[in-house]
Amino acid sequence: MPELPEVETIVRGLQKVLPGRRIVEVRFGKTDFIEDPAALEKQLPGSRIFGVRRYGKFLVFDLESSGASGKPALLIHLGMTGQLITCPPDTSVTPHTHAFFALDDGRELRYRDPRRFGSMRMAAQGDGNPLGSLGLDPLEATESEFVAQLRGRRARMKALLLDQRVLRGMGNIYTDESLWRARIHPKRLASSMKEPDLRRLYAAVQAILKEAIRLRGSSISDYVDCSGERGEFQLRHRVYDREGKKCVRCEAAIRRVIVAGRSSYFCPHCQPAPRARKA
DNA sequence: AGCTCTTCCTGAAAGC
DNA sequence: TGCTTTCAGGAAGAGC
Repeated sequence: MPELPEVETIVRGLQKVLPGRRIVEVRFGKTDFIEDPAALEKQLPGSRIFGVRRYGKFLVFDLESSGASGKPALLIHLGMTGQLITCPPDTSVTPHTHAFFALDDGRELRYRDPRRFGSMRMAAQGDGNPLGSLGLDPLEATESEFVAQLRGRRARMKALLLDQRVLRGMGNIYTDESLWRARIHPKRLASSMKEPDLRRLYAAVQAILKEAIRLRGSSISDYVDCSGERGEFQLRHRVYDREGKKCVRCEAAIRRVIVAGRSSYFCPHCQPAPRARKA
């Protein structure tokens, strides 16, 4: 599933080929994941892509429109199974490919998403920051910003790390891997965390995300980068999807519990459970 | 404030 | 073997 490192990998790949390209045509298959398909069909053809950015788990395509509509942007969220691929236009179309953007260099940018949990929409000029409700970028945040964001919160650590309004870009895999590295139980309340605990978590999050980006993300099922290549960070997972296997630090069996509605993998020895909460 | 439950969707895996 | 059921999960919304 695409989280921060996977989206970052895709963005870096697209930055090599998209800036300066003009979109000449758009075609859609199913459109139920697109907020306003007509708006895309109206605004995208003729516009030039001058930048591709990551904002949390969103891809932001900054556009220069030929018309007077200013500087719109195309926002894409990959959800669970979204893929963005560039390819020659005669490349065979794999099932569940639902958006085609023909480019002025003869290539095509395609969006594929079997489960269609992703989303796509235009952000018009004057929207302010359409993604303004999202929290800190975990890689850009300083240690003190990170600590201040989490300190004193009553929620469980797992829920906070997954909450895009707190930190933008963390998903289930990197949350579990970071908590394991920092030796923090997913059900631990943030308010029980001492400053050194939070600083240790900050270091763990940074280390995990940076290594995952270096290895071009985790390919569990569908994830591939914009050239169709799989990532390699799944080979470094220490807890995620390793229920019953041995912790590489202490050999205790990795366990799985549901926290914040998500499968959460942890080492019961390295990540001691907090005391049971009062009823 | 923060928790749980539900919805969206498909394919893989488990169940019978 | 083959059909049916269950489940996973990012995000948003409802209800508590």
